[in-house]
Order: sequence, then C-alpha cells, then structure tokens
Amino acid sequence: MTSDRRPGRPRSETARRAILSAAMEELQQHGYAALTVEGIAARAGVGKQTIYRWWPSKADVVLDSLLDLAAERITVPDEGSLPADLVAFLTETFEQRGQRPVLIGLMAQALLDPVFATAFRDRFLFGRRAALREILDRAIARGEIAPDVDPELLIDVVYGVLWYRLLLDHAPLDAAAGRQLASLVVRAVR
Amino acid sequence: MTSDRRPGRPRSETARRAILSAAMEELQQHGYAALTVEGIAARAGVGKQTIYRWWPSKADVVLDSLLDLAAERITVPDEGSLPADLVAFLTETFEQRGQRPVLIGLMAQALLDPVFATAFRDRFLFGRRAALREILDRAIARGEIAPDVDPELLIDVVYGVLWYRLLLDHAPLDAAAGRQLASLVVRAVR
Amino acid sequence: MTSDRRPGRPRSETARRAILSAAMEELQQHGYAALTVEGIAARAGVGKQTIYRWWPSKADVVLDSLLDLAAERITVPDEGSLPADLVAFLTETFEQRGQRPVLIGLMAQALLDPVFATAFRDRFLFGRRAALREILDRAIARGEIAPDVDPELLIDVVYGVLWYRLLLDHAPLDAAAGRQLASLVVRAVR
Amino acid sequence: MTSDRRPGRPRSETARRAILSAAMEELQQHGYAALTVEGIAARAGVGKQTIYRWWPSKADVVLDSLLDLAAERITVPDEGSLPADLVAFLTETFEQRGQRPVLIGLMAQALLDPVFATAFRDRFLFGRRAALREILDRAIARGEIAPDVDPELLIDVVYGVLWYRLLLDHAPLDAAAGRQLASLVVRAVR
DNA sequence: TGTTAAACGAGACGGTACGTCACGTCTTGGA
DNA sequence: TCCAAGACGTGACGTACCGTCTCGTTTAACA
Repeated sequence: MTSDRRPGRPRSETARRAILSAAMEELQQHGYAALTVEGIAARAGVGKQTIYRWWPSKADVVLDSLLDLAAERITVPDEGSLPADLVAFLTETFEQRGQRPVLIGLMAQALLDPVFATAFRDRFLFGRRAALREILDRAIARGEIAPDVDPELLIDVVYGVLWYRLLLDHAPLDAAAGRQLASLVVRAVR
Repeated sequence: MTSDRRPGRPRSETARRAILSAAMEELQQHGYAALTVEGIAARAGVGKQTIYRWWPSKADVVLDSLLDLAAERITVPDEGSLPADLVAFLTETFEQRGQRPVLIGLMAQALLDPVFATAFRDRFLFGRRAALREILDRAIARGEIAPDVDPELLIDVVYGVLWYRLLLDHAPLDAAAGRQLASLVVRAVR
Repeated sequence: MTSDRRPGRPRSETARRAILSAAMEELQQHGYAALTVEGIAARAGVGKQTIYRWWPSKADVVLDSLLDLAAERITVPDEGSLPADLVAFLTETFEQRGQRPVLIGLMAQALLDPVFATAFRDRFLFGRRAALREILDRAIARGEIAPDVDPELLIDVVYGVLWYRLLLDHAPLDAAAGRQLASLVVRAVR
Repeated sequence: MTSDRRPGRPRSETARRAILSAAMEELQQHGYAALTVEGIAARAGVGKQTIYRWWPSKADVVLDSLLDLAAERITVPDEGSLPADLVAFLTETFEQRGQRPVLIGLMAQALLDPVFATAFRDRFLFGRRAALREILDRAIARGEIAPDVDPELLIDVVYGVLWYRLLLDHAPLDAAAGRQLASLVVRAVR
C-alpha cells in the first residue's frame, strides 16, 4: 500500500469552500448575470488563478456549489403505490424555492456553452431523471403503468413542466402544482 | 388624417433588413454565444449606433429576425377532433429543425435578462401557447377533455416537453416524438 | 482641395494630453519600474484601450511625453570656436536634472525590447547626436579638429560619458562635469 | 578551532551550478526580457524556493553566473607604456562578443531596481574600473599623463564609450574600435 | 431650391471582465 | 535544514465588447 499523495503543496480545502460559498452568495445577492470570476475571487479572498486552476468556468463553480448542497437531498420515496410515490416526489421536487436563480443561471450557461452543457446534464440533470426512473420502474413492475407508455417520455413530461415553469416563471411552482401534475401523470398511464 | 412622417431622414429599411439577416447568419454560423453587436454591425455594413437606435439589445434583434421569419407559419389546425388536431399541431411544432440555435440563444438571454424575458414571453412564447389553447378550447367545447383537467397544465406539459428536449438535446425532437406526446396527452384527458 | 479627415470620431486631443501628463506624473512620483498602463489610464481618467490604440507600449507613451516636453529645447550653440561651443552645449546638456528617471526608464525598456530600442534611437538619441555633429562639423571646417580624428567617436565619447554617469550615478552630472569633459575633448582633437 | 558546519542538510552544490547554467542558457536562447525564475527553476530541475533561498532576484543569479565565468579573465596588462597598456586592455575588453545579452540585461535590471544597481556596481562595474585605474596610475607615475587630467574622467570616457555602444548597438564593438579609442585617450592626456 | 433635422457609416471613447503570466511565499513529503 | 513540487494570494498584462459619443455625409419633407 502506497501513499496516494501527489508531490507539492496540497490543494487548500479552505480556499475550495470559500470559493463555493462566495459563488453562492454572489449569485443569491446579485443574480447569475452579474456573477464574475473576479467577484467570486474577491469575496472569497482568493486569487483568480486558484479558481481557474480547478474549474474551467464560473458555471462549473456554481454547479459544484449546487452539488455540494444537494448531495444528501435526493431521496427516492417508496410508498408502495405510484400515486403516493409521485405525490411525494413531486411535492418535494417542486418546492425548490431559492434554487431558481441557481438553476436558471446554470441552464443559461449550458445553453451558451456546449462543454458545460455536458457537465450539467451528466452531473446534475441525469441524476434527477434516474431518481424518477426508479419510481416508474417500480410502478411498471407492479403493473401500474400501461405497457405501451414510454417511461422516458413520462420523465420528460415531469421535468419538462418543472423546467418550463422555472424558466418562464408564468405559473406557480409549489406543492400544489406538484400534486396537480402527479394526478395528471397517474391518469395518463392507466 | 395627418401625415405620420417625422422630420429628418426616415429609417432605412435596407439597414433594418441587413441587420436582421446579418444577425441570423452570424448566429447560424458561430452560435449565439459568439454573437456580438459589433459583429452584426460589421457584417451588415452598418454602424453600431444604428442597431442601438432601434433595438435595446442583440437578443431583441434576434427575436425580431425570428418573428419576421415565423410570422406566417403559425397555423392552428382544425381537424374536428382533439387527437387529430394534436397530432397535426405537434408534428408540425416538433419539426423545428434549424431553429434550435435561435431558440436556445433567446432562452439563454431571457434567463439572464429579465427585461428581455418579458419581451420573449409576450412576443413569442405566449403566442404559441394561445395557438394550442385554441385547440384545447375546441376540444373542451366538444366534451373531449374531462372537466377536472386544467388546460393550462396541458399546455405546460406540451411546451414543457418541447423545451426540455430542446434544451437538453438528449432525445429526438421530430414528428414521431410529436405523435407520441399527442397520444399521451389524449390518454391523460379522458 | 478635399478634406483630409478620416471618417469616424476623431482622436481626442484631451485624452492624448491627459495620458502623456499622467505618465510623466506617475513616473516622477513612483519611478519607471512602478509605471503601469493601468495606473496611467486610471490617473488620466481614460480607458486602457485608448492607450493601446495609439501606443504599442508604456515606453512609447513616455517617449512621446519626453519629446513633447523637449521639442523646443534642442538648441545648437554657435559661438565661433569649438571650445566655446562645446562648453555651451555640454553645460546645458549635462544639467538635465529631473530627467534622470525618465531617461533611465526609457533606456531600461530599450534594453529589454528591441522594437522600442529602434524607436528610442531614431526618435530621441540620434537627434541629440546630430546636434553635436553639427558643432563638430563646423569645427572641422575651421580646422580645429585634426583630420585623423573620427567625429563619430567623439560623439560616442561625449554621450558615452553622459549616459554612463546617468546609468551608474557614481559621479556628478552637472555644468562643472560638462566643462571638464569639454576641455578633455578639446585637448584630444588638437 | 570549530567546525563551521551548520546543522541540517548542507546546500547542494549541484543545484547551485544547475541554476547558474540554466540561467545562462535561458538568457542566451530567449534573451533577458523573457527570463523568469520559474523558467530557470524548470530548466534546472529545481524548486523555485531553492532559487529564492539563495538569491534575492533573478538578476543576482545572472550576475553570479557572469562573475563565475569572468572570474579568471580580468588581467591587467603591464607593457611598460600607457599606449601599449591601453591598446592591450581595450582590445581585450572590447571583444566581449556573446556577452552583450548578459550585460544589457543586467544593466536594464539595475536601472529598474536600485537595490540590484548597488550590487551590480560594487560586484562588477567597479572591479573593471579598478583594473583600468591601475593602468592609469602606473602611467601617472611614469609622467605619461598631464597632471591636470582627472583619471576618473578618463575611466568614464573609456567605459562610457564601451557601454554606450553596447546599449545602442549603433557602431562596432571590436578590437579596432578599442585601438581607435586607445589612441584618442593617449592623445587627450598629453 | 435651398433649409432643416434626423438617420446613417465610421470609429474613438470610458469602462468592465476576461483568461494568462509571473511574482514571491507557503506547505507538503522525502533526503 | 534543504530539496522538488506545486498551490497559494497578488497584481498587471493585453484583448474583447459593451453602450455612448462625435465626426462628416445622406436623405427626405418643408419653406
């Protein structure tokens, strides 16, 4: 067994955390459009180079902040029936108050930068899809979903509505909306 | 009846068209992220001021280009039944090949700039929603949609899936996808 | 006869002067080593790009400042005899108090940057040499300089001593030093 | 008698020599302007700290390299007469081909950094002056120099011409130039 | 048929942030 | 204690665009 340390001064965990926090604070206060690498560095008390050394863009910093925060929070309910699972999952998912600035900022960046888009999909969005897929797979096993319904389309419907409302901000995004959508989905798969 | 002419040299229609074309060409060639006002002006053979005189931002130029192109193309099918209408509407809507760079660019801008977001919603997105709403209202009148189904949620489902796939680019966006979604919606509203 | 104006907004004379003054002030206060383009721009109330648009480097700004100031000051004495001319020329030339920071800064830059070195030679140093050459040519015509003495070497001697003392700062650089050198040169050319 | 050893690991002579060589190689290849501490360290296979531990700046490294190389080479001729000594000294001194990049780099640094300027003067330039002074003192003892001629000024003349040509690079710097200057000096001191 | 006034092209302007470079210092494990 | 390695805070670099401004020129309606 050998030491897995690389030579040289190790990466500063203090700086890493200061950067992630600073990014979230700047974002919450001034919005994603006003977010700058220089601003993050200044607030974190860190050199710009320390940011560029570890993250290819400011969006990747924000994504890491989000993943750090959301790490523990993905819970897949297992209530025994599709309607119960869906309501539990969607009411929780739809109550992402405060996350809107983060999510639309990341999405904006993903739309402008294909490289980041891949990271965003793989590290964030696809994880959420997998959680929902688990619920649907259990429902399929129980025979709660008609065999001619494509579960991937159902996932698109659920997250489509979520993101569409997140982006347009034209309709409420809360537990009630989650319940309403859950009931529509249940109706559609019979 | 009065002359609506203002004194001075009138706005140049030539310049206007050159700007809209240049914007679309730049966008198609280099993507929205690389679009700059200076680039548009240079390609159009126009001074920057001429752009700023008539549009508040480059996104508004692109939106105008899009609306110019799409002006005639919003047709609301009326086939006599919800399934037929939906299939007609969605197969056409989902076949927007080539429009993706424009649409995701505008959406990115809308996410970053709340002022433009309003313009984008009011001048583009809500128009699309209204078309679908017309179809649904006719179906409701015919009794094809259960009374406890909120048509606005149905619209969110349809455009949610459309935009979600447009943004993520993880699943096909074509006539087949349109038909699949149409059949799911029909199933859900019974 | 046509207007020789180029199209577009003309160069701002105000900005030009503000930049040259700011450069000289910064240089006098903090020295050439601490001179930065950002510092000049900030003090002049000007964007950095306005400096880069017109000067390839900060050294060229300083050189322009120097030439602006020194424009009128090159006077070639004509007293009728080599000793008198030399004393007049050297006492004046050697009394360049306050210019030392400027001159050694420019020389340092010229040593580090061959492109600027050419500009410095052609626009400043060779002009000084030409003035002395005029004096020597008159002396040659009068037969005051032995024919086997190369006037270019004499110029090197005079400016060599000047610059060597400027650079090393090990010996006085004043009117007395000028007189002493003048008498040595006169002695050498007999 | 005590051991002059300090505790701990002794300084690595290997590293010292690698640093001096690397500095000279970088300088000869890319010029002084492109010389960096990081570049020297990388080429020498040495940590940056090892350089900073022993030298205050990169210029001091180069100065040490130069002094290492030039250690043995200062020879003061003693031919019995001023003209012979001067010709011998100047022809040798002026033939410093290959040294130009080193010398102008060090001079540039000295002009920008007063601390290094002192080191450069004391450790390099004044040693050269002393050699010439020895020759002149012998000539004074022999009565070859008129008593009203300041030998320090003569030294300034000689090194002034040398450095002025080194800096401007406008005239040859070779044995012939050395002989020409020697004959002018001899003429001037009669 | 000139006068008036706004739009036009060109491009310079004061700014902001970018991503990079090198500085000189600090912090590891190993010699 | 020194060494190689390399991360750190710092600060300036030169560039790209922003949105505004100031030129001389063009183009129409009005006088």
